[in-house]
Amino acid sequence: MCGTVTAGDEGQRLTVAGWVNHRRDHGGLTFIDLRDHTGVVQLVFNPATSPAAHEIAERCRLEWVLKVDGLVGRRPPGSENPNLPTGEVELTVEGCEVLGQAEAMPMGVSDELAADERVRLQYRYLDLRRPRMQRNLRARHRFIKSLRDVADELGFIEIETPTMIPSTPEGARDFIVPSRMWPGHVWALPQSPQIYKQLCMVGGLDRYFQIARCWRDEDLRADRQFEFTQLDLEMSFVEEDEVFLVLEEMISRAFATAFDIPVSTPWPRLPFSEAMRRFGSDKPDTRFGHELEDVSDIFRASSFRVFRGALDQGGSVQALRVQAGAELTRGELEGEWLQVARTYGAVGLAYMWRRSGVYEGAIAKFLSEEEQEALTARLGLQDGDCVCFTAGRTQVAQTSLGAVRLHAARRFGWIPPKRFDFLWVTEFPLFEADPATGRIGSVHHPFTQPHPDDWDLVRTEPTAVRSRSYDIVCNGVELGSGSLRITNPAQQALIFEALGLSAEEAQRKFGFLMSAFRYGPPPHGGFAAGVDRMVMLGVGESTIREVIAFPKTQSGADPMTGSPTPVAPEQLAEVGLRLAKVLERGGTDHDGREG
RNA sequence: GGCCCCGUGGUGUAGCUGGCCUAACACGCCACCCUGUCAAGGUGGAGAUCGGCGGUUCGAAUCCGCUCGGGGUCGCCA
Repeated sequence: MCGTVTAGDEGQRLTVAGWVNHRRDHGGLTFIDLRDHTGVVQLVFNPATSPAAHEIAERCRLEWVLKVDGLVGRRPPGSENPNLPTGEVELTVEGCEVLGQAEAMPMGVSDELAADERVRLQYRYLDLRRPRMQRNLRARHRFIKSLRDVADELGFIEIETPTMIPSTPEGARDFIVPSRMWPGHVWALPQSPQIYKQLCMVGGLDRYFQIARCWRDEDLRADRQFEFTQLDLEMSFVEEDEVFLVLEEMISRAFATAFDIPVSTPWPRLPFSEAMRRFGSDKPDTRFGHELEDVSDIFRASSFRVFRGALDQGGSVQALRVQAGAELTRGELEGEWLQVARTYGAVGLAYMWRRSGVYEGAIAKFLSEEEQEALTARLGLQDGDCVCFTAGRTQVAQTSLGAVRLHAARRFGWIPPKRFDFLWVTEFPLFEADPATGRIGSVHHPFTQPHPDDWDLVRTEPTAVRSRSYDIVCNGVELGSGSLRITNPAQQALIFEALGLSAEEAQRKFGFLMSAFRYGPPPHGGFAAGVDRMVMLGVGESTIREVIAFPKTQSGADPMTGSPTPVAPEQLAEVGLRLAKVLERGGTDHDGREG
């Protein structure tokens, strides 16, 4: 291979094949850097050695595919290249064959040559030649292989579950697949193998796992594609500790094997309520401190109307010390920073600077001496600091200031490099109320066990019920979630009731699972972890598109294949469907037609 | 559905307080020169009307509106 030729091969006759990465034509002597995924090696074409090969070297262009054979030799003294692993040697070409020609490239292939992501995706097959993509996808392979190896070692077996399953209205929007044999009926692509893996437990396959492809028809993000890969697993006869142990083992070992990143275990466990209180997030970035502080008690009797008003309405006041934040300008705080807080629903972002022992800023004059002193003591504020506040409904105040905390961390460089802080976030609420309708829904899914102490609250105060669900979070990224499941029909009925599902509805939607649980279900629990996100973290990328060979754009399209494509009426007719109206989408690139 | 950023030759950028832009630079491409380079070098050349449409103006890549496309994000993602 190109990148593996070393001084040890001196005197050897070798054949290598690869792409022309670079060409330096001196008229007579011509150098070509030949590249494959292992690296590059310098080829020397000397008209005196082989006129035929040299003629090809003169003619060939970037990204042509060559096969050459020649003699490995040490480079002349002084002409070694210390920046290259193969820099001590070169291959003097004796024979050369052109295996493939390339037209002028629409984009550069080296990592240094930036290209618009749209162009990269349109020519993804060229983009994949980049060392960065090669590295990412090969690391992804090693990671998945390692997960499988460890799972196998721990007694798990990989079971394939169907990709055409019944559609359920719960959760994310389904991708649906019309059925030809059943006109007017549809299949759905799984959002996860949830139900099937639980049925595996009933089936006595006590340790199931799967590297599972999942689909969710929702808007795309940096860390979300509508087609993604999960490490999905389920275990019988376990409680939290066993599940945690297995995942810590699998993931820490796979990180070490695939990315050479040591991950110590066990991981800290942080209850949801504590995560919200300290970090203003259910996926806290714990690589740095600078935690939120609830300062409601200080302002309980304040004359500052903004704080007092929030407290009187049952909300809270949250504070964040921004160390060395005195350098922040009013424009910055009232522009960018306020925008961050507003995005998460905060009405405003209050702030003060501390300089020469006094507080400055618009709100300082509204705070009493006592309040200021209490703040100074509570937050440890010093000269040169800034302090930011949010006030209002506690959850909004926490999440918006939590977002400000992350913004501040980037602005002031609080985040230490090369750290991977894994943790469990536990005891998520079992239910949440839709703020618009007041309807109760499951936070995780309806089969999640309530915390054993909270059964009584299911009827009386459902939103206060904690669940036996848990997330893995690393560096502020949610990597996956899981729970212990309900297997007792009476308990399950109580949950459905709290969700406002009638017995008939529950039977219709989940009947087969409920039926299964009538025949000796083992207690079980499991987890699903996002493979794309884990690999993203492991290779240091900031979007999962960089670790997926052929991803979609944010608008859910593929510029390379020009898909999705308009459906042909004949295709629809075959499955018994007809369009109500052809909706055209896209401009220059889609030649869809109004119909 | 909302908010924010971006769209100039094949690629990446500059220009964008309107007229010296008949659009500049680098890489790539084409031709020629060059036997030790490695972001090789030299000489010459082709290539964009500035995403699209509309408007303001005597005049727009530069201002405004709409639209298409890319990215980030809130909602959404059991």
